[in-house]
Amino acid sequence: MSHTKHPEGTAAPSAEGRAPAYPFREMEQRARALWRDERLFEIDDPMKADRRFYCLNMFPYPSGDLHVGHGRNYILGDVVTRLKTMQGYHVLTPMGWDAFGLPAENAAIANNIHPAIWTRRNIARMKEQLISWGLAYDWRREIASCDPSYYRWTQWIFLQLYEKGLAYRAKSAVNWCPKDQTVLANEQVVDGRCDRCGSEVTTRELEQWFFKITAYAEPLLQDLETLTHWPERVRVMQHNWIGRSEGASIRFALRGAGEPIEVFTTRPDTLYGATFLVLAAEHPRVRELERSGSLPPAATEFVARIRQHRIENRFAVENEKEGYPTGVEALHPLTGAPLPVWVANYVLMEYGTGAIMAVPGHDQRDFEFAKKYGLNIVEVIRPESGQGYDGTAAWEGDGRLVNSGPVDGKTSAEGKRAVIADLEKRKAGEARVQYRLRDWLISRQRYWGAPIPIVRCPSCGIQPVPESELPVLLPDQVEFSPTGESPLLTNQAFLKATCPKCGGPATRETDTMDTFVDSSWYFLRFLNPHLDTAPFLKDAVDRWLPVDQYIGGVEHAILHLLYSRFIVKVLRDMGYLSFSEPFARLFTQGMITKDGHKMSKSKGNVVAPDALIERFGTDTVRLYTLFIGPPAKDAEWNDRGVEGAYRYLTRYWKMIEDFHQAAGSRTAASSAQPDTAWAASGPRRDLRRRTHEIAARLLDDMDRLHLNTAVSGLMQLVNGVQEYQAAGGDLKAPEVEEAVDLATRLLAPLAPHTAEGAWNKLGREGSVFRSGWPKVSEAALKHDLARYVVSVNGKVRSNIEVPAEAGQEVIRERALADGNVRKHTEGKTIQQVIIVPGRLVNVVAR
RNA sequence: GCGAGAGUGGCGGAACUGGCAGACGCGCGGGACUUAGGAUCCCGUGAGGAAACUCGUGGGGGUUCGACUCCCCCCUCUCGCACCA
Repeated sequence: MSHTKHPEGTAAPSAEGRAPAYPFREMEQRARALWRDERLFEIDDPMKADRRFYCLNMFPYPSGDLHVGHGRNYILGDVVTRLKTMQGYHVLTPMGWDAFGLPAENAAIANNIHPAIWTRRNIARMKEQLISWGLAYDWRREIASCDPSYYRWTQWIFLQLYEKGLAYRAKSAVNWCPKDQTVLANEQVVDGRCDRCGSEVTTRELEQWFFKITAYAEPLLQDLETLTHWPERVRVMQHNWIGRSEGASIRFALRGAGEPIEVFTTRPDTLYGATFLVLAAEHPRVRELERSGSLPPAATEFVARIRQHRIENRFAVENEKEGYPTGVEALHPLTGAPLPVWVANYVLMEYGTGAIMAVPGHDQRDFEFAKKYGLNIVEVIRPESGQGYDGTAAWEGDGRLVNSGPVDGKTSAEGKRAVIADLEKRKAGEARVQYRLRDWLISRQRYWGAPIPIVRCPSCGIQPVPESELPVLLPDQVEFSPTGESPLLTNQAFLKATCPKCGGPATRETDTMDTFVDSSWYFLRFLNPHLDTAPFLKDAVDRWLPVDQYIGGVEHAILHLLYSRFIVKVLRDMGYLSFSEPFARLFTQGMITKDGHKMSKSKGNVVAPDALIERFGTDTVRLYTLFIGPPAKDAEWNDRGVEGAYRYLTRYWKMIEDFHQAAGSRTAASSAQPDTAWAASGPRRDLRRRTHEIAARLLDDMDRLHLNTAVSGLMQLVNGVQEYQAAGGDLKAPEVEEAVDLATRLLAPLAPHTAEGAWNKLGREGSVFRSGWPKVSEAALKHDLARYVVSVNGKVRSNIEVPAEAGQEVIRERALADGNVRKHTEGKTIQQVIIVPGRLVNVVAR
């Protein structure tokens, strides 16, 4: 935070030397000791607890210091945990560490410190910070993905997928980060750059391990529909990422010899308009032609140039369409017409088959290409009304088929079916669904990750390590400097293995797993985190999962959440668990910005929580963090705002002390007041109504996680008592006790230490978190008089009060009799009087 | 280009299914208490106007007794995907 200068250069008076305006330090210590002794947030036997609630924050990567933006994430989860606890649930609230990953290894290279030590140090530091936020975690369940007792089971999961053919090794063009010297998953490439270091991503042809997530494309897409408590945004992102398109696979025979060329199209209805084919530069057929020397020189030069360009920058976008004829001719599967085959830069090898049929009349890209190279353009779709293809642009919409022989006159939809049927009859194609989703590349040529449990035997080939030999331990001693090959290659003892099949000498796989594998199953581990016979117990996970509330950043909207969904479905299909989705409710909180930017060390705008907590107390920082704005939205941090939260807690505490002084301690719950104790009218009655009105809104806000308005409601509760007191109200009144009681219990999830301290001060037994969740009294909300806003022609002119049970006729008369209303209706005819019960009267006068 | 979200005082933001726009807080102005105030408390605070009142939720239309809220068009910003056939 910023420090303002003082004339004498002394420290801010409230920082040191002066006692805090309310005793937050003692309360923090006392409350934490109480929660620990009472084991308030621990689950002993997961198989026994009833009324279960699994509240989970995404486990963090231990990168070092946390800032207030991270805090928002955990505080939110903590509020849910404490709220649910007060509502009588047994809440599973674990925390762990996503502890493998590149930064640890980079630190090792830069500072000559072992990744394990660096990681352990950061975990200790971050745990300290989490504790300083007063977060209620069951630390007995703490896990770290870099522990052998954990990654043993990550390796086990790999073996399960391997056995089912869902983990495979393949040579393919992969994303390569030249700086980190490792491959990247498609998901880790952002705008053609490495999402960790920002280097331009290049291409390499390498043998890599993949998980066959594409085998689950359809269920992953379908089940998005069931995730009704996920943010729409995240569901849409996953939907687009999976990218399902329906269309047809069509095979074009070649004139002369050679296998047919297969294309994918979403518009089989335009097949009669296909006038040429286009191949990607990397298409195998292009290579064959190149090798046999039959590719024309211009095309050969072009293909080499494009390939080189894409190796240097895999995600380079060639803006200008460019292509050359390959000299090959294909035959239209329905008409037999000859179609030239081109190679061009606008067709991607990664999608579909790497080949397209070009329909320049109805695809703008094909149109531009055809125009440039003088290729044939045929109109085959004409919209029902108006102009379709006009020679200046492709008509990409639907319509009626024309110039399409036997299918002329059909609609696009009918045409699709008819063309596909015709293709099937001729065995030249069929309906097909294509996904954008690629298989998940999980191997990394890096040290700090779970070793892939595989050995290579000269005689038996690739062999999985038997389950009984897990974990394959990560050796301590390796050479870290990046070479493009795994550092594990530098440890001979690790490399040497025995073939599990023939017992002969073999070598170990030296790649490690993507850390997203570690995090794709950790939520299953928390039920029995120390189990050493299995990764988890089916009974326990079936009982507690899906996670009731999952909380984290939207940056994981695709990667982590998609992978976790995939792994759960795989494990379900293998019978290891019985649910289909890991996370029932997802909450993605917004970022906290400073000076309009995301907090980062490089920008120097990081707000550290430690000094603020030291100066104002944990609860002040928690309250301000919640008050800053709607939790789902980004918000700008303002140090002055923290002081506002502090002032509120100070006023709250003063209220507690004033009440305590006036009324003394009572162990009985205030709600146990007999009905006759409540004042029937006057300031006490008003206070009680106001208290319950605010509380009713607050309860609703809390349920919906509208925590910024919940904080404002808490402030209003205190304001209510304060105003009552200022007006000379009696502090010993039961209405005050009730207000104080509600203000404390409703405060508890948000500012737990202060509420716990107040609970104690008021002389109540045990923890406030065992006091139950308040309810609003309907009787307290009742009004004797109903206030109506009276407007004339929609403009507010007056207020009237009528007996609550007054009928419409009475309200109408009273409204029309009002002086100001008469003034505005004078000389006009009353056309209509609209009465909204309990709210307003609108007089329509013309 | 496609998709999603957003636009309200000086600032962060309220206003659940259309019904008193600006809750709550920050900041600011004034006052009290003070050797002092950057502590605390009180009053005020959308704009214009002496007032009555008028105008105000990105812009323009519309529906309605009544629109921040619903419909149509447009502008701006943020995020995601992007030559995906």
